[in-house]
Amino acid sequence: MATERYNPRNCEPRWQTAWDEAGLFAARNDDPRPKYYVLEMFPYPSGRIHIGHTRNYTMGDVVARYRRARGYNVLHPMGWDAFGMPAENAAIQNNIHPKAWTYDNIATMRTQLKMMGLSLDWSREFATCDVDYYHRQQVLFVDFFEKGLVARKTSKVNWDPVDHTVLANEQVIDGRGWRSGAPVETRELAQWFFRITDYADDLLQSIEGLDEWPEKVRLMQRNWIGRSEGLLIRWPLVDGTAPAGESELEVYTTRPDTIFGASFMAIASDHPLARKAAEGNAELAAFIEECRRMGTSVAALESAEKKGFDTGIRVRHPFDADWTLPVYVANFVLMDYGTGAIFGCPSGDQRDLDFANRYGLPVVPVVMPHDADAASFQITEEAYVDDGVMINSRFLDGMRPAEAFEAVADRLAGETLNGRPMGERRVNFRLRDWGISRQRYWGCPIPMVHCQACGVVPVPKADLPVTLPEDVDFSQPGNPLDRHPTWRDVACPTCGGAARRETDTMDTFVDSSWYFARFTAPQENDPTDRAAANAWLPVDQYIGGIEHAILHLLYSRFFTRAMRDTGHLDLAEPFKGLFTQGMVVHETYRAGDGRWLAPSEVRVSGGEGGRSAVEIETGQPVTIGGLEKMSKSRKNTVSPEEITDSYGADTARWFMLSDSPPERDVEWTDDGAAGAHRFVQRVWRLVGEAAPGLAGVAPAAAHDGAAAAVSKAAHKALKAVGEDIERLAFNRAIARIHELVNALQGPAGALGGDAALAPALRQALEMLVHMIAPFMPHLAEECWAALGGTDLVAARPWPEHDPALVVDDEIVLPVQINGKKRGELTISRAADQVTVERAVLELDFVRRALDGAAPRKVIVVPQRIVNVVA
RNA sequence: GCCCCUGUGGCGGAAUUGGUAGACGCGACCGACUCAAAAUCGGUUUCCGCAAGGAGUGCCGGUUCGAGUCCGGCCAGGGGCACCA
Repeated sequence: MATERYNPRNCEPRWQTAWDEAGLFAARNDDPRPKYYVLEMFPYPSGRIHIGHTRNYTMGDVVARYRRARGYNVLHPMGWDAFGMPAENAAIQNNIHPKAWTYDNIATMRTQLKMMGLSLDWSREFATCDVDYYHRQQVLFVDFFEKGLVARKTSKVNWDPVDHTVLANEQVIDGRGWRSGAPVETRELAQWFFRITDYADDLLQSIEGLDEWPEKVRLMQRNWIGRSEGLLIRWPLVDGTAPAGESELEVYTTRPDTIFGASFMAIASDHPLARKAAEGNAELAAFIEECRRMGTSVAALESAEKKGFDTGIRVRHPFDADWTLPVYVANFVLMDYGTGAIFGCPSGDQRDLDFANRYGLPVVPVVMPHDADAASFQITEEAYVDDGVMINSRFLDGMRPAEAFEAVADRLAGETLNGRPMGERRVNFRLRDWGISRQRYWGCPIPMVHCQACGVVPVPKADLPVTLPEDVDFSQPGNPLDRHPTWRDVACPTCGGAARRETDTMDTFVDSSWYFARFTAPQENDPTDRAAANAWLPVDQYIGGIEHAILHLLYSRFFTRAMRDTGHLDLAEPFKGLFTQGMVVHETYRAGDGRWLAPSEVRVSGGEGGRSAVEIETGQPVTIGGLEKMSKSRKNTVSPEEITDSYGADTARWFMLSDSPPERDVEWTDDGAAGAHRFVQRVWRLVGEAAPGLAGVAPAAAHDGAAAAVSKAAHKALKAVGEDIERLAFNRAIARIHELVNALQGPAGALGGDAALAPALRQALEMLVHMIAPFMPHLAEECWAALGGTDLVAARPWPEHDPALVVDDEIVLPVQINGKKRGELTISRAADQVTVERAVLELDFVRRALDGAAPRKVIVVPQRIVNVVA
């Protein structure tokens, strides 16, 4: 009997309604079962969902559905990271209000997400641009401020001198403003900072406990925090060379052992000494100006050509009053790290060596390999950075660098300059405080007031929220809040006099640093319901892109600590398990005139080395480009509708998790989607055709006879699929399910004869339905109904496997001779090492290989392999 | 420039974490069914070789009875670098 094709377009909305009506996915805070919080990084509402987004949410959904089946009270919420620059750009370009643009996008994207059949708790949804949300963020800011976790300092921004606006690093292209094309300048602005450095040591040490995070992310965070132990050295300035009032230069170094290899000092272009020196030196001032035009991005600074300028200032060597060294301003020294000044030791650092070679400075080797000859050891083009022996270093000669470090530190601690020790041991962090001020409209207003009389004061909590005005003008560049006719004017909360609101808004990273906590009680009047936050947090499984490995995750870790210290919750680490997934990529298409074309506008033909494409509308040939991350600008996006309309959500879900391991990129291909859909139909046929013969049959495992193969296949797959889902190895789980379907195909067509087959097959199919349910929930429901089920699979528990059915009595051991596989041995699983060894030596090919001689060694790895060493 | 990651058939990838390299899928080819096509089902598919056999996990070297997996050195591609989110 022919089974009708499965029609997702009819079935999927029906089951989505059934789940909704049963209220299966709304998590209750008073549920007594153990909790499980699974969260995908929430999306920025850029316009439309593309298939890349849905991969992320599908992974979370598989975990959520699996954990529900395992008896957990699952929290799986969704929201919108809704503040940010693109909304303002849309306002400028298309004359649409950022708020309207954002909420329109959210509405579109919510509809798209709902088509995917995700088991989300929509009752907890919010957007970070909702007043209700940013109101509580302002409360947190005020609490942090009162706790001393907020600082006001100056920092540098990219300044567009034509548009008179601050530019994001992304808006600086090759040193020029993206709209005006003018070379950018660096400006100092007073800004708000969160004191994340107060937690530097804790954030570093606690990485140790994040054992469910990828090792690479932990490493990146460690390096980012960048704890180092070094020495602060005060170098005396040579009288007559230094600007008035300056008598020393502070340098932080992690290599004080190389102090006798020093040949120059280098200071940042915005170092106070550089500024003073430039006052009477036009050429130096011009050089500093040039440095300022590089913008504020570290990547741009450090990859630029290394340049320096001799200030004319000289320092005296701490261990030799007759030894003077020049002080350069260098474009690669950062004011933000250490003291903004270094001493250069060319022989021990490649960058210093390149600098010395460029400016004709001495190169004295001070560390050499243990086996080198001190008299002839030289450094010319390549610095020696490894461990070794000190040379040319007076009292340090013969020591190892680590000993020399201590010796220099001890000696300089005893010398004084201007009443302070010349050397002090210091722990330094690379991590800087988090600057959160943005000179933009579409963000959370910073709830502070500037009063002439009282200074800067926070807005009282009773007066919060400070809401964004809606009547704003985007016709000119810059922050519309600055130009608003009335919004800035406010009475000082302290003295009642005329005062001005802060017009900067918060970095959008602030919004995403605590949304996971808000989800635990999104209606609460306070930022959190402390009991709910403590009960649900930490997030058990957090899933998102590797691009967030450092900033977002580090900021969230800081925020959780700051919220703990201001009484909003009682834990330090927000994310117990972290998974970083890969992107969905697609090849790109370009018409002859350079236009990018969407996959839907192109017809691709041919295979095997000769793929070609034409534009459907014009029939003109199209250039096929490389695989790239799906993006609007390249038009290489595939929308979920394109798939759900023809194949259904289950096919899209299945395909996105097949093949590629979730942490790696996956290429979206039409063939792959079609293949996934064939599997959907295959499962449907398998169940549909067997169902009539299984009506009224009670499921039962078969332990003997031919039907046992069916039970063994099912129980083995069930165990493996559960384990794979727990390890987030979705591609392997899917391969297992394929194998099971392959194994069941034959028996399903051969019902009758063996009386044990029908119960075994029924059980196997029921297990199969539960295994596919996290991946293809709609199909699972349809199959379950076909088998006579009257409840929802989404509400059913995960089946249990029988341990007796997942082990085989006989095993096949590969047999190697000298490490190369030459054959196999089939033997009882219970056989001991001696029995295995004896059986192996009896094998024909082994006897032939040994040719009568005794083996030198036989290595038996139990249940794995045998290696005969001849 | 600095930090981190990845590299396996025509393609995506698997390999119980040092133990049979290529599971599973895609594509391709052959066959069955069909008047025919689609759909479906069965088979073949790392490379060289008729075969026996040999080679093989980006490249070079090392450790080991045994290396895709560990170590050293390269090459190529990707992510991040603090105002993209």
